[in-house]
Amino acid sequence: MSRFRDSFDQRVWQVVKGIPAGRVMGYGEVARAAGFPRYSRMVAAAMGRCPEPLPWFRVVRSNRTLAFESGSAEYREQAQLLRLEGVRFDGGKIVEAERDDSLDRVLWGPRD
DNA sequence: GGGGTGACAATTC
DNA sequence: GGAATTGCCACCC
Repeated sequence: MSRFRDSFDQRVWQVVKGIPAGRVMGYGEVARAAGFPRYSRMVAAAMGRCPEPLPWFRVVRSNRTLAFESGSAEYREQAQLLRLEGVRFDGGKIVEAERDDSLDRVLWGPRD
């Protein structure tokens, strides 16, 4: 059996679950955080295999756009969920809203 | 084993 | 600011 996939999935899910509300991560970032650089594509597959609900909508492309085609049902759902968490949208791109990241800095380190 | 696929990324024009 | 090209690697026929 593919233990690789099992461990990989677990790590990815853990990382995704750890993304704070109102914050987004790129697929590459998630892969790195999980300890698997260059596995950006597998991140998507891993999330699709997750049995329990996951904040998948907090994972976006590296260019800060949504991974789905604009106008698709999934796209609108993701946009909706993100907006509820205070994420602003400029057209298709995300312009992360400024937020109280006092805790985020401690957990994730200073960003940018 | 071979070839196409993908909720991608980085680089280059 | 795009659009196109190349690299990537497990997964599934």
